Amino acid sequence: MGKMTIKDIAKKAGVSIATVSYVINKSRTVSPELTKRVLAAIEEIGYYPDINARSLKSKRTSTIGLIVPDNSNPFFAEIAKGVEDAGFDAGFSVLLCNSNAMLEREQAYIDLLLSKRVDGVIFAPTSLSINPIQRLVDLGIPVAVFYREAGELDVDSIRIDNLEGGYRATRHLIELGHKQVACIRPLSTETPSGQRVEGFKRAMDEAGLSYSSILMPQGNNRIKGGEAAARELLNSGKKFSAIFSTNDAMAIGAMRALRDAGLRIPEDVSVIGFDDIILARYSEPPLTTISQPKQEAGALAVQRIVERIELKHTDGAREFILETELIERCSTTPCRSGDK
Amino acid sequence: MGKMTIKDIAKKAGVSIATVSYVINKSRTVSPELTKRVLAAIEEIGYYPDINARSLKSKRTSTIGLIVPDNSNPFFAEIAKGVEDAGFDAGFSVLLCNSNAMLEREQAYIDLLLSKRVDGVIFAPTSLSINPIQRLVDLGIPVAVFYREAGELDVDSIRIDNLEGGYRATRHLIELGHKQVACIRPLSTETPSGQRVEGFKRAMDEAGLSYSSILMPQGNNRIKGGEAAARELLNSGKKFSAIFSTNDAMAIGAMRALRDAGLRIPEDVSVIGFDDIILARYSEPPLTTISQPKQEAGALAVQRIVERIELKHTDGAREFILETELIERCSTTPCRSGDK
DNA sequence: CTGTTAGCGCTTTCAA
DNA sequence: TTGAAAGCGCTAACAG
Repeated sequence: MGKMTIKDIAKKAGVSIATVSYVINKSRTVSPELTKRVLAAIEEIGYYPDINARSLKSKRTSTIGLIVPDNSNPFFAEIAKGVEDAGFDAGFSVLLCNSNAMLEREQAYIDLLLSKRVDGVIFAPTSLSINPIQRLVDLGIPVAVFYREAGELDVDSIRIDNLEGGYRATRHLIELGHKQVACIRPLSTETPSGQRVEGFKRAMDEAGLSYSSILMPQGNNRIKGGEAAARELLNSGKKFSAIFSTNDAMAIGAMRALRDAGLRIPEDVSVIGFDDIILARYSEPPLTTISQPKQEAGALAVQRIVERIELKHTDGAREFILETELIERCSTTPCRSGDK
Repeated sequence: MGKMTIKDIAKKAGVSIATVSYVINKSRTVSPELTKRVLAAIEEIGYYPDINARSLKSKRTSTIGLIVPDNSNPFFAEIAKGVEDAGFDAGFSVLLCNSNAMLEREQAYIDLLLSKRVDGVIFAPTSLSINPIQRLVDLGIPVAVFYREAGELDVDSIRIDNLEGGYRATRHLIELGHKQVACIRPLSTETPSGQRVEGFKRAMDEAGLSYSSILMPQGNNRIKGGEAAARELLNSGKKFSAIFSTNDAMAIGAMRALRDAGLRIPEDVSVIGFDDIILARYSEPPLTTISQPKQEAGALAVQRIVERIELKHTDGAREFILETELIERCSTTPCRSGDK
């Protein structure tokens, strides 16, 4: 049984193709008699419409493109899940595109999505280059980007408040009574995690606590980097009862180094991370951390895209700053040091 | 600037639309002069073809559907990554579909994919029901399924050799000199992991080693289940120097329970898991395990689908049994018990 | 070497 | 209440 078309069922039902189209789309009243015959024919033949042909006329594909660096990275996997789920509910399919963090591939995928006439694209860009995005915007395609300031571009931007997150993490430690808190931070201050350090400083300042660069070692954002940073901390001779790491990976590495040095967590030193990657839940001990909404971010992106498609309101770009959340697990505890 | 069509560029270049089509597709020799004019017009206008319109004629969409229970599950995330990557290389886009392990949603997505006229579908089914698949097969759409026997269905089936994997894991332990090895197994014997237990038995039998059900506690396949099973093992009073857990989650739980009981891993007891989930790499200690190729499985599925599309060879369903691999990390070591 | 034209499957005016 | 017919953007005979 080859693919059936509207024509086949028109013949079978003894009506015009227009009538068939009308009963399928309920876009005009058709007599009960004909309706019944058409429906019967559809049923019998097992017909299903060709959405692409329909798109040719309607100029809408009900498809959105999702470009992420790597869908197997748990972080983007969560975002993708949010996008897919919200997309399904809104009647949109999603084309999965991994850029593998390569600009050329981002570009290639954008061209492809354009050719596929997607109704919108959700984009977690790798670089700061605006060229790929600009193209989409110029063509009037709704775009939502993650973790990147929209700048003068007419796109929705969805981010989290990194500064506030860093502040929140540090506050948690301070409220637990910690006064000497270290901060393991990234190499670059330009990145989003750089903002988290600003949050740390603000909280410390506000609490009248001091911090010195000697208690703020830098790491490469990976587990190894956290290990090295913690060792640096240990070797400095400076005392500290708590650590805020700007990401979970480094926090986990730090815990490893601390334990190797004979320190207990959280009894001897409390550790808090940032991101809430799955590992955080299963580390030893389970890591207290700041989580950012990922599925929600994906869903929000879809919602915005759909709004712009349906309502055609180019009410200008909007920026969404999502709130972080403190996830208390077992790596932090009240300070018990003498000078408390 | 609205969307441009082949017509616009034909006018601009002063040629017929056919000529434009021909230079775009290089499907007929066009004089250098006209070619140049067409290319120039395309460039100037920023034209890109409408792939969907093209599909209308060609009857091919260069799109495949990927249906998985949940793309945020690291296991399926890896598969999806393999599919996307191989798809990109082969010139296919992939539509991401999460069934959320619901039959109705699988069904809904299959209908959608059919209407979108995808060229093939890659499917990690939730249930054993063949109805959804049957539909696709009847319509002549190439299908590849994961982890499910194809049975009499004309679809490619991609699986791993669970029995061999269980055998391999157990052999590793035996070769390390362990004689009293326990096995933490799933509740059901019907599942794929049930096969792994068969592999365990075979290896033990072959080595002339005995195993008793008392050293084979059952768990619910999750971390907690592994913890409980290990405690059961400890309470049994029976001695053992190594454990084969039919999955990583339970292995990690078991290690936790063992450590809580004051045992060291791997000095006091070696532990090997199965699956190589990301957690395995970061557990304490990093878990030795049996890994199954996930991205490769995804890539293979694409390769098969593409073959069937391009060559149109319905050379009957084929079954691919992928090989597992032993990943040696730090949770296993040679037996040092007296009776060695 | 190039242009005209008939569709692909569907929607939607325009007439009846 | 229904049908004929004109496209949507593109490809590929067919005819120069």
